[in-house]
Amino acid sequence: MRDFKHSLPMELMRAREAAMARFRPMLRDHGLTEQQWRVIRALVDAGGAEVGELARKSCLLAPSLTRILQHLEARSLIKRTQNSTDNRRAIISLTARGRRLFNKIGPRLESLYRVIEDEFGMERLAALYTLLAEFYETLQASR
Amino acid sequence: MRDFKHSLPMELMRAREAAMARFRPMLRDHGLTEQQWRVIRALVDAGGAEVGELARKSCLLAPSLTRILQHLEARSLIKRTQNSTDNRRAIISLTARGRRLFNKIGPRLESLYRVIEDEFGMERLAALYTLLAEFYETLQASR
DNA sequence: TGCATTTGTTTAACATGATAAGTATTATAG
DNA sequence: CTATAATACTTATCATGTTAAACAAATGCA
Repeated sequence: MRDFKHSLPMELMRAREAAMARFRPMLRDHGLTEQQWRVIRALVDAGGAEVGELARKSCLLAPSLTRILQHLEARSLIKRTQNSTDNRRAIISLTARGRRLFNKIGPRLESLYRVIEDEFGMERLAALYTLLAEFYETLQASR
Repeated sequence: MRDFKHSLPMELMRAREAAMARFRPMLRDHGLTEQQWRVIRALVDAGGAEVGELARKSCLLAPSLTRILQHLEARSLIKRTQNSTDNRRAIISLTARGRRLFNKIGPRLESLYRVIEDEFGMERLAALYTLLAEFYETLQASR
């Protein structure tokens, strides 16, 4: 049998964890989890989105996102705007406070990211991105 | 700012999820979570290990592993053997039942893995492994 | 020997992951 | 129209992720 150490999901997880270990402390300093940050960042990127769309963009399952939005709403970082034509859908967007938080944290995380770029090298990082995207597409295509 | 879609942790997560989506249903059919399976597999690989060692091998945090071991022990899939020289340490190992479960599931997961190898190609998969290992080492080395 | 420190593991508390089931709203067939 | 199905979320439940704290056993040292 194939060596246990060469389990692809585990290798992906270890690599991810190595990267997140760099980012998580700063997020924590601002009272945010990694997933909450993903939602905030997706909202900046999209400038307002429905829950389902937001779930896809931030790679979260709907039940997780529901809870996260409740937390973020309680902290007044996001707001909901009801869609008049379809009452099931609500548009989620950042509040001014949410945007300020993003503006404060975003650049710091970017600089941490650049450290990784420097250490690992842009070329190899680009190669890794490409392989990951291809891997994802390959596995999605054949379902 | 860098495009949100090019977040490395997210790409690693998406790739991992795409792979796990292939494996998880079969594990679930046997009442195992992905993490429980990692523990079982690590035990087969090591043939008995202390809790801390097992946590490293299976890429689990100690508190998670504690709970998982409680579950697996309740199902009689693992057993604990007390170390006589150090009462803090206990050796975890599979029971006969645990090994039988591994023997039943292991080959099926291997065949699912070979499908991925065929779809994505051995060469690219090897390249991905290499990059992931290098990425992990790079980030660990500079801490 | 006696005691502070370190080590290995477990608990606790809160947040998320994963699956199934529930709810409300909208779309659609007849 | 209206019963039915589909859609968009939300709840519920159990398991794990993450951090901090507790705990017991072993170690180091005065």
